[in-house]
Amino acid sequence: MDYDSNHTSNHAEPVSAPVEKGARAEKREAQTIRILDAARNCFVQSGFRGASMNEICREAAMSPGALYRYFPSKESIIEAIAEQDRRQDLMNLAQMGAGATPLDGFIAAVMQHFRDVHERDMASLFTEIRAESMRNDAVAACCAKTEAQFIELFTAFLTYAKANGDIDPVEDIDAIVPMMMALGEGMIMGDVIGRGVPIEKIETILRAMATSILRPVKKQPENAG
Amino acid sequence: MDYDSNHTSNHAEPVSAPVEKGARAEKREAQTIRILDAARNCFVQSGFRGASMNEICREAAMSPGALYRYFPSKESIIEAIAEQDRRQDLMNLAQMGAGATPLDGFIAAVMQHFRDVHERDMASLFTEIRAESMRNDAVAACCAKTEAQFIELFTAFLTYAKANGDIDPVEDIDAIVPMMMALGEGMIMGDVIGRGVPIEKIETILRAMATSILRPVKKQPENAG
DNA sequence: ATTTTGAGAGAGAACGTTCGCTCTTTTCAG
DNA sequence: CTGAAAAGAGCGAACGTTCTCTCTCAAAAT
Repeated sequence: MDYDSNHTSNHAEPVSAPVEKGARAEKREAQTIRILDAARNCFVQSGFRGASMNEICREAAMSPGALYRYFPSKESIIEAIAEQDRRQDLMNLAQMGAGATPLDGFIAAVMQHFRDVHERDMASLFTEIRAESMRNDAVAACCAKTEAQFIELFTAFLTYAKANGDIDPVEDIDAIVPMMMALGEGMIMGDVIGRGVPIEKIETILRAMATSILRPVKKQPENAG
Repeated sequence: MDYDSNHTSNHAEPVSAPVEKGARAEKREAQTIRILDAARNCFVQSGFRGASMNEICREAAMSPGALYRYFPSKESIIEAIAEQDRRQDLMNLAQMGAGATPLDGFIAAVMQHFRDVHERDMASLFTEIRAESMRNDAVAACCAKTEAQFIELFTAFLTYAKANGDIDPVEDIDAIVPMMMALGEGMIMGDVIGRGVPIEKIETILRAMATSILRPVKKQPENAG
């Protein structure tokens, strides 16, 4: 981390380059990230309620007085972590547009997301966020927002695929979307990858399930009996 | 849990009627149930960590001193609630054997389970238990035990259906079972019913998904092209 | 010189748990 | 059956700990 590579200008900053940040703001942002990283570690290990502010301070190598300059409360850290995590989820899944066929793109994005969550060991954080969302309005709103965006994304995706003839003219999109989301969330919570189920088998079964409710127009030749 | 529950009888107890209980033991059991019911309500509302012993005492209309005669710690109440909930889950799902066809029995049991969890508003408790199981060894062991029993049940069910010709001779039972469980757990966590998706549609999609990976031998006539 | 950052003691509240006590029920010798 | 003793159930104040968050003051940056 090179914290002083930017030249410091002692007069007005150029309006045409709004990306430039003062060294001060830069440091502040770095500290914020440091706190969030520490908090995430603690939350993974002990849960939102179980992790204490002292624990987070120790992990961030920072005093409470310093930490409270960046976040006004523990609650606000929880919200920030939830928001960050859900945004990451959405970004992973937004890749579903890229693929030879819509189904391929969807499966690839979902599988990549599973792998990502598993590798970064975020299954417990995800479950913690969902549990918290059941009784914490702010976290619930955060989840609802991300979910709405995903539903919009996925619905548009299906609508386009349908109009394009890539999937059957399925009518129950409003029911299919929550069911597919439930499958995905269940697989993350249960950490199916971590339980030793081979990734290829996961993908095969996932594809069979998705196919069964989207029913691609092109029938496989296996039914020619 | 090692409290002495043996009642002392000054003559031989009737072996043919072991159901008989002293009035004392009966009251004790009733109080235990009262505490567990109160605790469950509090945990649903505030989570395991968020609910305080005072809160539980108030809900159970009992003083701390009295409550601690029945449970040695808050931790033991959490474990008892988790155990109870998971056992209920298993009992619901054990009904899968009853049905015209294996697939019908399976779908019926799963749907009944969804309805049960939704009506009793237990989705958040379930999610809380799964989150807790990620960092609490006792709760994790409880979940693992119930899960192992379910896997055994479901695997035997599929093996029997396969041998009987009711489903295709599918080979990946070890991968299918966790995937189906993930779907079920995701649907409970997401409370698909509560989000307004009509139950008939849920059942249709669930059946399509299950069929796609079990592939009943009897083909529907819709493919007669 | 002024503002920002940080340390860390500790305030004040809430937590899980315990203790001493009272009241009720059961036991059992006389 | 009677009455004393033991055991169990229940209460609620209080304990020691831990929690989140604040305050003061010094160092650092600008």
